[in-house]
Amino acid sequence: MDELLREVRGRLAVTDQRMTRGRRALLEVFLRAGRPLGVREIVAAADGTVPQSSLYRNLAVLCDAGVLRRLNFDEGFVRYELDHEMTEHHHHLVCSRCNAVVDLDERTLGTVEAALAKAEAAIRRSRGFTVEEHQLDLRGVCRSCA
Amino acid sequence: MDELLREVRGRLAVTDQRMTRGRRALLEVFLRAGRPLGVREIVAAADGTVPQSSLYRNLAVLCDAGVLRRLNFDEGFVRYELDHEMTEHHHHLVCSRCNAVVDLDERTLGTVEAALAKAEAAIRRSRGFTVEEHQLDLRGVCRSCA
DNA sequence: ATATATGCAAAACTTTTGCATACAA
DNA sequence: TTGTATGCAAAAGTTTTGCATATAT
Repeated sequence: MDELLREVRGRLAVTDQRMTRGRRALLEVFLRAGRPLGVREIVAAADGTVPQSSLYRNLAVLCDAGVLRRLNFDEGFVRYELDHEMTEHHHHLVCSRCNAVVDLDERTLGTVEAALAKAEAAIRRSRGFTVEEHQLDLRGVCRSCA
Repeated sequence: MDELLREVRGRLAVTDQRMTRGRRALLEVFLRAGRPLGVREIVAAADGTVPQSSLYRNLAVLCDAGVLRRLNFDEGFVRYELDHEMTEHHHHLVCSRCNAVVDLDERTLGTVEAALAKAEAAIRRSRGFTVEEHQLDLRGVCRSCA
């Protein structure tokens, strides 16, 4: 936790932003949750002690700083998850029934990532479009809902 | 256009829904546009003659009928595009600067799709999760914005 | 004839913004 | 001390809903 705080403080400093109570609280919520959270869940986890305006502002700040990552599963709201160094690039498996979100690791999607890298290179060559990021989400029915 | 209308009428009939003026108008807008549209664009294209309530209801109906496909590029609103038989499964290339959306065809992402199919099979075997659909979007900077 | 679709208005929900005050550096 | 963050309230934007009327089958 402490080294995470130092790391985040450093990233914030890059753009002259500060480590504050509200942001520390946010980090704790995400560390405890260990999964992508929507604003309502965050408010609930913080016992409603955080006003939404600061919440949204801090989510944006922490995303810009590369501390959080913004996720959109087309649920009508946006989710966020921790994106610090220990969290590698990965994709999600979303159950359409219970909305559970599971991370997929490199082992599972390694071949897909490799194919994507090649395709992205081809896209740059053929269309002059530089791909900077990709989002891949798999939806379906999980074991317990089936 | 006519055979499309018959096709859509058929799909609607499956769930006891009707082909109406409003839905026909929607189809025409999408046919003319040939690209994913947000609600605001649809309203504009229809000269503001369509109330939003019917619009949203019809978008939902046409999605359920498999006539439209719902897309979310995390722009704060949702887009829709035609999904009739002539429109095969594909993915999107979105420019982060000008928000232009380009379709990617099977030729470009064929290898990726193949790898994905294998990964989805593996996911079913290993976790009992049945993948029903996937969404893959590539974001970056297009040639004219670069 | 009858169930479904439409149109209008109002509401629900997520997210953004203005501004005075509190706080981190 | 100085600029940034916070908290409150209000606004903005998208999407949903209720209900009476019109329409497709």
